[in-house]
Amino acid sequence: MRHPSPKREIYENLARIGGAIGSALRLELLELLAQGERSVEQLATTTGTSVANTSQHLQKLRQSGLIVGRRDGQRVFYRLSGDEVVALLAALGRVGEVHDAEIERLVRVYLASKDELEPVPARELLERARKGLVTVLDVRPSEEFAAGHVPGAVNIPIQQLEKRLGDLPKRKEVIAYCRGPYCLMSYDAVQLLRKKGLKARRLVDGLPEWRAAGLPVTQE
Amino acid sequence: MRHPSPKREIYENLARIGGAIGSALRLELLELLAQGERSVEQLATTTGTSVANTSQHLQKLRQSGLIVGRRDGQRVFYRLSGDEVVALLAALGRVGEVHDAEIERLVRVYLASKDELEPVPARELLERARKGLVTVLDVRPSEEFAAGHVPGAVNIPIQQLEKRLGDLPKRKEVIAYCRGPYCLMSYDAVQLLRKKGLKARRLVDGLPEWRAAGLPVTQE
DNA sequence: CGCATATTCAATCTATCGATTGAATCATAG
DNA sequence: CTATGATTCAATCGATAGATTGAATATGCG
Repeated sequence: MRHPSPKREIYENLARIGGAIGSALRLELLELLAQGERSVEQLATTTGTSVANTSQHLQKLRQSGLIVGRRDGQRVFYRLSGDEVVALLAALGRVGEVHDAEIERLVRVYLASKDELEPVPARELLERARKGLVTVLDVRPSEEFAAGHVPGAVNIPIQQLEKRLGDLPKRKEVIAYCRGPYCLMSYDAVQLLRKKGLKARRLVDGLPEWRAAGLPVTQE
Repeated sequence: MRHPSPKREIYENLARIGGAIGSALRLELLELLAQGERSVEQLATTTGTSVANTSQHLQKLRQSGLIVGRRDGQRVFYRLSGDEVVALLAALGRVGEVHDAEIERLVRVYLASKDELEPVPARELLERARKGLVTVLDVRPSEEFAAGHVPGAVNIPIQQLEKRLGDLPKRKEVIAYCRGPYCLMSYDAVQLLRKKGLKARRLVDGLPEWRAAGLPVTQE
């Protein structure tokens, strides 16, 4: 077309963004970046793909405006370009859970706890945490915790949880969270805590969604 | 991978949805379907592509769960599978406008009016329309109007607007809307009305976003 | 400057996507 | 039942995307 309409041109560009989130690996990269900035090598080892391949996918994400890079010495750190990206990922997840039979099945089978574990809405957590009624538990790796966490949360990475149960108050209910809706760490945490006789629930979604919702975040 | 993690599987499926919105033509189809259900041929002629090609893209959208089909006699009518899809498209647009330099430019150049024409927030429109302070003008084709519109809105398709100016009250401010944020019809309407000496503004976004926000819709 | 490390670029191969064509399916009218 | 119209399916071709490999670039250190 010689004179594409502006609408067409806009859709052409939006389609580039759509294509960027059209790859499982890139969605995984985005989930990781939603926790905070990461270097190329960190991302490569975490996702288990080659550095060159990871870099290539990061280029694609950058070209579509979803992430931005920052050079610090020898390495380049990438991060999401804004909370709108988290909102986009959340919207994508919602569509999938509601309208895609296969995703609905996977969520039901693997994350059955979604209903069973009675997830706590963000607002409720904030209120009860302020009153000191609950212990908020962040089970992500400590670097992610340091990059930002729910005010007053205790950080015990999931691998250490069993050994460090003593760090948690015995009587108070524990509300655990992790990276996001498809991150299994907080599910595991709640199951472990319940097995050990504690009262435990999950926060719906993870920290990126919390932050994107405009709720307070503490940085260390 | 022999034992893909559930997270990986979920992302694999979400990526299919991402891929589905990764094509300008499919985004255009989705925008049309956001107005109401359409047959394959209608969609093909509106977008100016062959029927077979259109059908193929519709299959892709259906396989990813974004749309559903309904057979009525010889023809199949497609529609969005839910408001979550509109929310996804809105989130996509927001990311594009904020983080994609090219889209930002296009919106600024062609839809400069975005700020200039002082778009009216949905809530404000609802309130002022109830009080009878404004005339709400729907400039979409009459079939789309019939499928659903803002309560109390007057329908004058954009092509007829100049000839039917008499149908509008002279004194009241006119607030026009159309298909959505990248639809130019309401921009044209506001410009025409202002040239004719009427007070006119645009509603932010169009009917699909209005409906997805849970605001009241009248059907004929 | 020379060397090591982190990242990107370029080239290659394979797999998948988009568009086109023509045939197949399905529902209705006669 | 046959004919017609609407939609989908199947086969094809050219273009594009993903993964791998090795080279190129950029930064920091001695």
